[in-house]
Amino acid sequence: MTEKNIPDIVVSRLPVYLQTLQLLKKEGKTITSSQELGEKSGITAAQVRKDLSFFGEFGKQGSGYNIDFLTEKILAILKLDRVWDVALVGIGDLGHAIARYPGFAERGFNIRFIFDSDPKKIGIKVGNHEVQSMDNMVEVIRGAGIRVAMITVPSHAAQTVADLLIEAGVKAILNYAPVPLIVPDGVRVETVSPIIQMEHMTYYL
Amino acid sequence: MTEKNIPDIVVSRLPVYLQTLQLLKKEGKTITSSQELGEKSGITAAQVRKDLSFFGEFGKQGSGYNIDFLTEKILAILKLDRVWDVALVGIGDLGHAIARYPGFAERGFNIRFIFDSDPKKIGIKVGNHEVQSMDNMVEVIRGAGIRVAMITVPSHAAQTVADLLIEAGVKAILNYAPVPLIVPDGVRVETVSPIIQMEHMTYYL
DNA sequence: TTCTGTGAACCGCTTCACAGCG
DNA sequence: CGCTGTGAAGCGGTTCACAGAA
Repeated sequence: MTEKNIPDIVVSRLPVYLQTLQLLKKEGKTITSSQELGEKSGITAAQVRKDLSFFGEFGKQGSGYNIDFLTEKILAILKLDRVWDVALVGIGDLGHAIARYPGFAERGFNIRFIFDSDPKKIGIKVGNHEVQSMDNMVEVIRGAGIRVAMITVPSHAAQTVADLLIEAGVKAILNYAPVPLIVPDGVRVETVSPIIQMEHMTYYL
Repeated sequence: MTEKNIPDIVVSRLPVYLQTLQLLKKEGKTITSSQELGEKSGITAAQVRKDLSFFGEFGKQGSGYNIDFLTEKILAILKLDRVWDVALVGIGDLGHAIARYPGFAERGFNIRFIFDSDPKKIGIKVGNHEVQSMDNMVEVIRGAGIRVAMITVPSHAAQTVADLLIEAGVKAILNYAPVPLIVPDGVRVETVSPIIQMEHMTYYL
């Protein structure tokens, strides 16, 4: 484990830095500073330096951070220096949008299997995948050694699906259903909640 | 303004409570406790009580919180006791999924207009809306007094679209593009970042 | 001189613990 | 007796400020 008591909130900012580094690179820059990286990420310069210093000394005093070098380091820390096979469960409108969205593949998340419980959907082609029945999902996922999954099923089915995925050995779940999932220690869940984000903003209107 | 120095992190938990209250109601319960509400929301009981006490005394000592009463109170605090008209900009795969998703309407977010810049998409029907050109978006949004918008355009166009929305008077933006938007004070942005959430989880694998 | 890395001070959220009310 | 509401203590993340390397 690379994990040695680094605050979760620090880890959660690394993907943001990654995104901004990509942006800076696209602008043709090769070097940046904690100042610039922070401003474009919405984080203070001191915070950026402190965050990065948890993992090593990636900068050069007087000049700053080499963008390619820092990008590689963060990719390695987040274990993004490899391809992750992903299972997608639920192929409604949202599932289709995700299956077709190139963003995940660009970042190394390869949708390897698509599952659904609806017999009418079994066998249809989505992208270059055939939708499979959920009946043998556990075996298929376990057999392929998949550890990352996305859930895009209706709320009432989400917990059941999560339980199956965990049984199959999945350790990270991206949950699109608007319900909190209960999972054992050792399994991570992140819930995508546009409605909760909306409801948060209305307070300030 | 209802806002009187209440920590943003407290406000951000209210929608979570709302979701859990809805769940408890569906289970047939009429009363709950800070204990139960917390457990099902992934928050400690003390935290729940402290959060709610920022806004008033909603519970009864010895018994707990009336679910319907607390729900109403939180809805009022978050200004969700009304319908919000929303503009959706960008009608690709994701835009379609959002336009068809009933969840927003159920929570009082009424998609009133859909805009896109692609001439081929202007005029097509999505749900019961006709996709409009972005050419007169500012006037249309300002005319309708819309203050909430969702952006589902490609990354490179997101900031431009955001600037137009702000010019039109929009104060809350739900951003689905994987880039940080820079907005003036008084405007809120929430970014939906499944990729960032994914990348956060891989650290722990 | 510039900008990083970092101990120390600071600040704010979380947790505790209990008074008080039903 | 049960559970809320809340001051006070505790804790952890953020900001400061500066030594030190390029």
